[in-house]
Amino acid sequence: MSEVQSETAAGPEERDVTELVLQDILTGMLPAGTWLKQIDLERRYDCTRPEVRRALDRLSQKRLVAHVPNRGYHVYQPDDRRAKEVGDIRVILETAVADMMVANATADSIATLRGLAKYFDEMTLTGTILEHYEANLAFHRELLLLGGNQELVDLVSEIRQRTSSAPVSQWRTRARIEKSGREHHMMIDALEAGDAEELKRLIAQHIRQPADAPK
Amino acid sequence: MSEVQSETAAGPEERDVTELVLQDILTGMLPAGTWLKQIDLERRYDCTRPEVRRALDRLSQKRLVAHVPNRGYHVYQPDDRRAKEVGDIRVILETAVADMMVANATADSIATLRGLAKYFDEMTLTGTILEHYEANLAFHRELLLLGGNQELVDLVSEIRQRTSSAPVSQWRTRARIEKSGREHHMMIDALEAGDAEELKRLIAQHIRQPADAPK
DNA sequence: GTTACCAATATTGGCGCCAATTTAGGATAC
DNA sequence: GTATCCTAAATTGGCGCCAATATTGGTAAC
Repeated sequence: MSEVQSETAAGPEERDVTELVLQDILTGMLPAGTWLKQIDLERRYDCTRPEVRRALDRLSQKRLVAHVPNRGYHVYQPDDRRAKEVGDIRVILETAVADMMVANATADSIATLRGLAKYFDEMTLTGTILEHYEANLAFHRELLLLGGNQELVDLVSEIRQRTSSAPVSQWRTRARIEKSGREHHMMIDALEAGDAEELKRLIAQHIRQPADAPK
Repeated sequence: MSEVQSETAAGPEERDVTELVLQDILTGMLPAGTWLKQIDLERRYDCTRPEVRRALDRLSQKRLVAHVPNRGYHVYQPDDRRAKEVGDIRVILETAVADMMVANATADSIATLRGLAKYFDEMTLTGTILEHYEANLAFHRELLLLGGNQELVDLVSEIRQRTSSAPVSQWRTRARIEKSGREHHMMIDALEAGDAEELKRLIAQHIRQPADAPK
């Protein structure tokens, strides 16, 4: 074929189309407002029509894309109000288990967190935008895991995607990214020191970056 | 046709199959562990195969049913750990906005809540199990709405379904239901009195009924 | 009498076709 | 020259068929 194939399609094994579209939305390859024509996606990800439709249906359930009957699906336009509200929810959930995190922290878990924070910093320099996003996710998942509530970990991962429609590209400012990296280490410090209040303060500040920035 | 048709299928207008299956799971018509054969659902709800499949896919995304490849879908077995964790999350979220609820409460909103609480009590006596469930939902939605965070309202409605796999039928004990009804009114009282702390206490107690009972 | 194997049946799930609706472009009338 | 209507292309979305796989029941062998 002479037409351009997405490199994601040439992956080693067959991966779920939903994941692929999700990643491309998160990384900004499919900007907010883009109409997701089924035939385009079919070719882009080298998959069948039903697969495309299942992916679009799932993403619209997650409210990452909007569905207009007989018109099609398009990437959600970021909504300031929603972004703020989701940020608030995240602050509520993630600070709520700070005491538990301090209580459950062990030398092992702190070492793991240090590693993940370091990996995030490395990805800032050398990684792709997706790797960077996932490194960030991994750190926060591991941190939340100390809260002892598996459902909460999953829930936060879920709602985190909810306003990430345009977000990851907002990480552009290097200053902000580096600040995020430093904050990760400060959180681990607070955890190590057993200072739950400081940890809560850091988490809240980390989430509420000006203009719903990264995390 | 001589075979038995579900009365839900004979509804006034065509409703979404996903909703219908969801309701039947919530009301206990489809008990936990039941295998949801596509051909059965097709006949039960008088719909087509693709509709059934879309519904099953959506419900498995919501983790209300489990999908075993080449075996089919079955209603999730309630999990004690998950039930507890979801309960904890709900306590976190719903108590977190208690201050806002008190701050935003008006004479109008309190009157509306009284009406909904009263309606819940009526449904205890005269309504179907589904009407009762929805009356409860309506009350809590209206209450949460005072928190001023629309996303949070939707999120709670969502996770509320997450462990409701067997739950609504657990409302059997009349004593518990009546206790729930009374608690609704006590919450409104606390709201009216501007006592946020008491409201938080009531909400937490209301959610954490022994053995993850109603709400 | 019990167990293991095999065949028949039933169920899942992938895939493509076609009708319905929308959109865009062109031609005609004013 | 501009606006409106009509026709043609494109896109969505509903529906059914068929192959792949699991399950069940029967049969034969030990």
